[in-house]
Amino acid sequence: MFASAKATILHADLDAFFASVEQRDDRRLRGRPVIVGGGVVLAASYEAKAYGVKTAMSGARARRLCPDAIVVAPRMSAYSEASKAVYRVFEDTAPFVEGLSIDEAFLDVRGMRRIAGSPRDIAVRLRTEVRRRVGLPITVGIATTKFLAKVASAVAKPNGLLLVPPGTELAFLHPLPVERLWGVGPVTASKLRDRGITTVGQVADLSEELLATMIGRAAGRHLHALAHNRDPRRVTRGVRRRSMGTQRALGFRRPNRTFAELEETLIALVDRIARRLRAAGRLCRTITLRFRFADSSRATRSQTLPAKTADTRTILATARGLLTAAMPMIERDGITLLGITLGNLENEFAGQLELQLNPQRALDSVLDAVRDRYGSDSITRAVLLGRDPGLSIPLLPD
DNA sequence: TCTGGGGTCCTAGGACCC
DNA sequence: TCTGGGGTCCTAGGACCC
Repeated sequence: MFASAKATILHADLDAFFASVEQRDDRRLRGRPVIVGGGVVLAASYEAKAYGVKTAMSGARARRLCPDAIVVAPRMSAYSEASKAVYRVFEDTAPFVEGLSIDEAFLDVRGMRRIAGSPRDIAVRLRTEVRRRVGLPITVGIATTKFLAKVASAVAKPNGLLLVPPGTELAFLHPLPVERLWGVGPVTASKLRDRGITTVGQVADLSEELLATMIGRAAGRHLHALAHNRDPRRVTRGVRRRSMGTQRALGFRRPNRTFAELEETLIALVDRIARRLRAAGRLCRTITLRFRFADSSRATRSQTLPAKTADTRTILATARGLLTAAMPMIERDGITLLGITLGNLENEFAGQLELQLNPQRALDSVLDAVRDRYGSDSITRAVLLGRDPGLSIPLLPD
């Protein structure tokens, strides 16, 4: 690491987000174990987590672990509203905000010391403001890299604040279990555990080549870098979506569906996703159907069109063809979930904006201005051209 | 005890082209 | 006719994240 590296990256993560919103809106739930979602646990309050209840656990198992838990149905629109309100606080706090999901984001506060105080000062204020303006608890991790800031917030949860001082990163990181590394799930963790590797420090002691033979080339390179806190990614605004999809669980009770029944579901899915596609001003070229079967195995069938489209009928015709071809498999194995994903997304161009600018310093502000005006998805390409820099920006329709 | 809906990225084989 | 190398695109599956 560079000696001059400063811990200016904040990772802000709402605590037990859905459950916290429920406790905020219903005072009877405060201080009580709360589970959001019936079939599976979408979120559990920290009172419920104390009993071992975890996200994605089956509802039946969660109720056995914590019989006193109050189970509430999810209210997605309330969470969406709360998320927007929190993001407004983020935007008021830092110039660079990169959303990761409905309940977490990176903020870069470099260069703000003179006007806003130290990163820790800013984080303290951020937590206070989220509590005051939205009424929710939030944890913030601060470090020199995105990855480490995320680790710091995970360690500091719930309702915490943790700064990893520059120079102490590896001492902080190496005792942690490998599962803390971004990209290590159950499968990778078990591969490593089989070789006696349980801590981040042990991963750091391995060569990248050896790691690659255990878990694959890309994953090996990725983990090797993270174990040494090498993560050069900057906090960037407006990450472009690469695919969008929707799905519907059909339940396990009646896995034998006729083509007509599935077609009905498919039409509803296609209608919904095609509307979302057009609302985003995007076009797709690849249509993928996803299936889950009675034995919980999965399959996908996809087709790439010769031309990009956002037309419902075109998407439906393609999806129907894929479904027809998959029927023998579906009839054999029994279907419990049907989904559709649109991939190879491209922008729908409405024109071209040409700008002349003074390259390095102006680039960020120009990109920001364009995003503000046309939305975060509007820029597909920004090119600096030699000695006479210009910017070529396809625009969305107004 | 089989579980939701939304995503990202990687791998590997085959087709096809030069 | 056989063998070789390199590259892109498509399809399918899988791991992982929130």
